[in-house]
Amino acid sequence: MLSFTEENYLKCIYHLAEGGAKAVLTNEIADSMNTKAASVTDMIKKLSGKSYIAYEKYYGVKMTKLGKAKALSIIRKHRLWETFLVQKLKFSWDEVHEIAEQLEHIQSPLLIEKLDEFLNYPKADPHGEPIPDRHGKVELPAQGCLLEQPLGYVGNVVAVKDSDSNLLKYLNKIGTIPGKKVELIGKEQYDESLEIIVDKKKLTISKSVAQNILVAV
Amino acid sequence: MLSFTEENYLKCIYHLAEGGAKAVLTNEIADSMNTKAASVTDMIKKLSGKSYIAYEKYYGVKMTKLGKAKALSIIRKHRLWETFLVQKLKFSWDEVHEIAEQLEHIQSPLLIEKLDEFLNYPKADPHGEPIPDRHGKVELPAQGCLLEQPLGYVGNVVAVKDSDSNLLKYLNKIGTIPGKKVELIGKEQYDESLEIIVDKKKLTISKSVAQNILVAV
DNA sequence: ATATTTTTTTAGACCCGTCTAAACTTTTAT
DNA sequence: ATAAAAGTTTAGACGGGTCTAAAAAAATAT
Ligand SMILES: [Mn+2]
Ligand SMILES: [Mn+2]
Ligand SMILES: [Mn+2]
Ligand SMILES: [Mn+2]
Repeated sequence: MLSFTEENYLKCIYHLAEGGAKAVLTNEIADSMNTKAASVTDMIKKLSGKSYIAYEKYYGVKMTKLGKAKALSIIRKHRLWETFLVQKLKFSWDEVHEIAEQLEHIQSPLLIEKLDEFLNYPKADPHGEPIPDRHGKVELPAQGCLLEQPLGYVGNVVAVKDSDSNLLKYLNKIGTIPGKKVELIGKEQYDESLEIIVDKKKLTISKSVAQNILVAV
Repeated sequence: MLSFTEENYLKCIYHLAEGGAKAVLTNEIADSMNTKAASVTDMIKKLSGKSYIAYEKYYGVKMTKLGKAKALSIIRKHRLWETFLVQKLKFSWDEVHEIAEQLEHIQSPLLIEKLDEFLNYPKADPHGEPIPDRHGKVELPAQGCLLEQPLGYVGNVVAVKDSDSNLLKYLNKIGTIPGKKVELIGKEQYDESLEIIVDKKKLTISKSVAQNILVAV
């Protein structure tokens, strides 16, 4: 059985590898986990010893089939718990990520199946991220970062990055939440800020905000 | 913030001290935690260093006010989660203890308040054990172990010990669950087994079962 | 009162996850 | 092609929690 720490590394690597496909470098992991490269190297050895990742010295790691499955099961738990917290316990969407970071490590397959049933098999979490099914299958809709869309783009918000509570509060305030239609009417090249229309209101958002909004393409 | 291990020790000591009152010896803790006396001594030093217990070398430990409050908050979480699992997720009462052992360590005061509200402020968990309120206040009804009741005793089951899943399955089968009336009609002195009436049916239960049934007195 | 048994504590070791500092490899710049 | 810079790994240390074996204290028996 994996420790909390091992599970967190695995999830982190999965995300950095964008679904477990591409290789991930030591320093990327270190940055993302707020730790030091030396610690990452140690953990990498452990996880590759357990066959969750394939490790090539100096060239980073790739996830194995086993590693991807494990990461997806943790992500499934995380997103189901977030959904529970918002739908059943009436948390707001900016309060749930930290709690789900803890709950995702609870070990009980039956618990997750029952929770899934209780929530009526939701397809996405409160931030629009897809919830993998019990077999680890996850269908991600054709989506792209709002920042990278061309001038004139019109489409719906699919999901938002959920790890920054203040960002979520802000997105809620300006109305760019999953399901909402956005229109991209201006791109300022100087600071990469965007001018958009949401709810028939024109507003400007900074690059760092636009990076965290995923839209249908 | 306490580690899982520290929290588990604290809860264990609280239970052994029967509500934090009496002193608890090193070996009692070691037995109860399935660990060695030497490990217990180490942990005792740590917890007393943090003022959760008062430690007198060779004479055991007593809980401080702080320690009792902390233990009660963990017990509150444990019992609320058990209630959630049975009432909302439809677990049977013999499946929830192990999962609650994990969930009790989740850190989020708001989560527990919202869970409490969601469950409509339950007074007791699925095994009949009282749930401390948010201030750590717990009203334990006048109760005693069925084994120690006199011949002819008649009264209701208040609670049962929940840590053995097989015991719970058995108690469920014979019908001695919280709320049920039991009548004590025979005490066999040889093996301390009891003859009781439940649901108008006469049956014999062993000492080890009778020890785990708490009745109103 | 002394010896024996039981309980508790200490000493020293191990694994986990982390860190800093130093060594090493790869990449980039000249 | 060589030097400098950047990235990665290794070496050694530390705190947390556990263990075994040995020492010390308390309880019990004679
Ligand atoms: Mn999240
Ligand atoms: Mn986590
Ligand atoms: Mn329990
Ligand atoms: Mn526990």
